[in-house]
Amino acid sequence: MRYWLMKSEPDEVSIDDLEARRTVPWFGVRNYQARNFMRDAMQVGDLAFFYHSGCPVPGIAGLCEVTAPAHPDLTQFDPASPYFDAKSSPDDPRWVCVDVRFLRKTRLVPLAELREHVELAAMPVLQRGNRLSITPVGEAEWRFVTERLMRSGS
DNA sequence: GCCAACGTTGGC
DNA sequence: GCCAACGTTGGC
Repeated sequence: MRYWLMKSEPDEVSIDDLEARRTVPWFGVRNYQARNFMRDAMQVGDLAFFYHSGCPVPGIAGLCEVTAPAHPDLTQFDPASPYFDAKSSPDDPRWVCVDVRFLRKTRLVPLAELREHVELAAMPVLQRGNRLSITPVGEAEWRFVTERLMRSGS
């Protein structure tokens, strides 16, 4: 069982959207490293921080769980989708996604707050220049955030 | 809107 | 294989 941090722009899929839909395919990843995490390392039952990016206060907004292993991301075949990839074919899909299930909302734990804790300093999401939309989280980091930072949260 | 950082593309 | 140009991400 592993832990992850998964970025989503709330304008596209927010934690409230995930709560309403219960389970969503993690479509739209177009970075090989992030894809490889989903394809090669993620397993059903893994837990993830649902992170809001590209918004006024970026940070962790909730928790979710991987419920389906990597499968082709159908948006790559849809010419109307912003994630369309003309170089990918159904015979040999380039992009995959896992499914994630809503677990719970938490209080928003801002990126700036995560940076305040030396216990979290090694998290990839905090590293300079990090842009990966999916990054691993260590068990100690997971426990620190869920047990120390979210305890009084909603 | 700016810009640092990084990934991808494509000419050579 | 190199690397310049370009595009994207995403915090601020």
